[in-house]
Amino acid sequence: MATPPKIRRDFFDRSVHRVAPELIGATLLVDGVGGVIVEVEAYHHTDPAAHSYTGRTERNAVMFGAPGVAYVYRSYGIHWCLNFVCEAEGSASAVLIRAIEPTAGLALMRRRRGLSDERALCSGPGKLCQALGVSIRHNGLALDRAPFDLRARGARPEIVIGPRIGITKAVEQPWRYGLQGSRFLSKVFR
DNA sequence: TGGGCGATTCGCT
DNA sequence: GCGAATCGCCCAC
Repeated sequence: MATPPKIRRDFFDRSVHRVAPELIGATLLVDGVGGVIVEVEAYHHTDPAAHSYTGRTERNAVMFGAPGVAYVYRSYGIHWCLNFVCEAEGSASAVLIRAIEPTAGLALMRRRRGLSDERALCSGPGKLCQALGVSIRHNGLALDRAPFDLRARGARPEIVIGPRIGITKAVEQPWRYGLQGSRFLSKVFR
């Protein structure tokens, strides 16, 4: 089977709500470790739930920069979360990567996560960062070159849509996208 | 400068 | 289902 084409940087020069569903089914590797993206959430500058909503700070500065790069932040003082910056310079919108179906580097992911259950390796934003070795080191790095390897989805997948998770503002906005029927989602879509 | 809180996860009940 | 872990961010004081 041929390797799917690399996702180019201009893929991200569009509305976060167009980019997010197209990331479902794409393959994300970090230093050769990762799998198929099965769950994402969209966050736009004008969205009260977005980190960029109240303006630029040191933490979210990358969101305000060029699209096509990684925005990584620490969550609850413990976990890392990985986002892809979208739209245009200053737009400050991003897609949060929430879950991955592990396909490459399973042994290393199991070691990093300290567990063997494949379904639990990358079924959450903090989990997948631990499994893929993503940290603040990756903040601001371009997604179209090493250590990232991002490949386009194949055939258009069946996508489920629902409200986002773990937020307190704009909770009803249906900006969570998932791969229909995937066993690797962070939570079931209701 | 201090304190409340979070785009989470895990273990225990 | 619930609460602890854990700490940087951010705004009110």
